[in-house]
Amino acid sequence: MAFQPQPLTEVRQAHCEVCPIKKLAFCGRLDSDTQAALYRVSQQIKLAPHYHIFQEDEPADSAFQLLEGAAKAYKVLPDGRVHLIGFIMPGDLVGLSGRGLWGHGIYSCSVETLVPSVVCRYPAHQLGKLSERFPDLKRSLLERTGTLLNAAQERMVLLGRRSAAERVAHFMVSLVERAESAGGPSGEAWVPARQQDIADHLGLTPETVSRVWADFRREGLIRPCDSRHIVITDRSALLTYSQP
Amino acid sequence: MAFQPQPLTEVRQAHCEVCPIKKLAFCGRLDSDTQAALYRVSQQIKLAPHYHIFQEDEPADSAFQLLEGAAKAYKVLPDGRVHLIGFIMPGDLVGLSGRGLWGHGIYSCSVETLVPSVVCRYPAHQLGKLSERFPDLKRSLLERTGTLLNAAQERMVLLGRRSAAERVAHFMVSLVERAESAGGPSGEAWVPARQQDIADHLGLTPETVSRVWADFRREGLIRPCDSRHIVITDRSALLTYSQP
DNA sequence: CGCTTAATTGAACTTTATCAACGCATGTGG
DNA sequence: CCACATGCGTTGATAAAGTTCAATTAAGCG
Repeated sequence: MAFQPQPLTEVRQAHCEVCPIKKLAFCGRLDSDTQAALYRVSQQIKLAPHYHIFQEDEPADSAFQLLEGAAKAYKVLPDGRVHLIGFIMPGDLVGLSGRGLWGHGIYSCSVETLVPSVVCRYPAHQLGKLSERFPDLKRSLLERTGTLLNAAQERMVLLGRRSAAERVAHFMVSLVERAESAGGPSGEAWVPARQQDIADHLGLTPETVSRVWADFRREGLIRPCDSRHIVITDRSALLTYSQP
Repeated sequence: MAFQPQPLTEVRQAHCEVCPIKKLAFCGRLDSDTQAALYRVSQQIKLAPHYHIFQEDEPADSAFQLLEGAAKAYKVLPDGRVHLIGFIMPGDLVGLSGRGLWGHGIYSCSVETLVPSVVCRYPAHQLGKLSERFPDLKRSLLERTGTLLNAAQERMVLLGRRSAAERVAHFMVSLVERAESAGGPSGEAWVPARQQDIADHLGLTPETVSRVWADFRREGLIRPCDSRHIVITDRSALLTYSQP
């Protein structure tokens, strides 16, 4: 599918104080000892777009936290159908959900950058060792995993019981809320993906996504602008779709 | 929906040695100290069918492990549509995935027994305290949660990208495999639920489930018997449906 | 045995997928 | 700089999958 582009570059940061996602990071609330230990085993790496950070069924030797950019986590069925587990945005942690843990596992999905990105890499065995030494780290990972599980359950309802319009509305709102909580302007978001990816995320076809998108524009729920941006003009109407 | 039936009865067990799910339990591989501490804060409770163990958005004060019987975990949309997150079988642990953890959280879904059941209850704050004292316990919980997250991601693909026949086939195979790994006879399983529940689990209608079921019977993939039992006669054909 | 609930089956209808054509950018090479 | 290829989004026509509605049969349960 996507070719493997330019090599990755390590771009060691001075320290965690300058980390662009201090507030969102799983490591952001840890005491400075733990954070320092974590920093020592980590690598910061710049990645080209469409770079495969890891692939499903590969041995899981590392976890990654996205510092900048965007990525997608996905699974592929043997016949080529794709399902996108989620869009990975700054602050998200991937690579821990594999079967087996701490360096003996297998990645449960593939992750690929969508735009130029920077990740922070943590070798799994180090993460395992550190999490025995620093209980707060283990707790933080447990909380993260729990949050992910929660989100996953919400998505089951979305995919199992919601209509195309509801799915797209929900996607728009959650993308915008995510952008807002990352400090963006109110009611707006940048869409990190093609419509094919969005369709693969929502269990639809790109055509259906496009049509619903057009309907929302016609109904005045979103401002008509290019398909890589969302500007919500009537959030309550969208919420009515996405929450009912 | 379901009425709240007879009161629950505590049925304290002598000790963990006689636990019917020793092998499947999250606590089964812990050292005896940890297990003893866990046992001391636990309660074993007998529940009538259709008893609500807990409900979505309620304060999450306990986690529960199912010892005997069967239950369903589900979410309800405001307009009444239901989605079943999963069937809870002996050895499954529920109540930990709520938002917020260790007694400050909220249950993220409802859980209701389907048949007479026995659960082992762990107060959340005790579980929190113990998991700080016994690192292996926290690790075990983290592993459990990771496994659940994995399963949740598989289900997303199922719900987002698979046809009705594929979903039903997958459901049958996984139910049978679960029954087999719990020591049941090969190729057989007891279905703990009505077709409505199965439909709510697979994102279908009961009519569609019934039709696919009938097709499988006609095609000789399963033995025709009552709809509360599955007897697989051609597993490879079913796998072809459920894996392709 | 009669009552209630659940499963089955058929037929009409909806929603979404599929297929195909077109438009619009972007990028490339002559 | 322009012709042309390529990829993506949009739109329409048509088909398929699954839902909905309704009627019937079968299965628990007092």
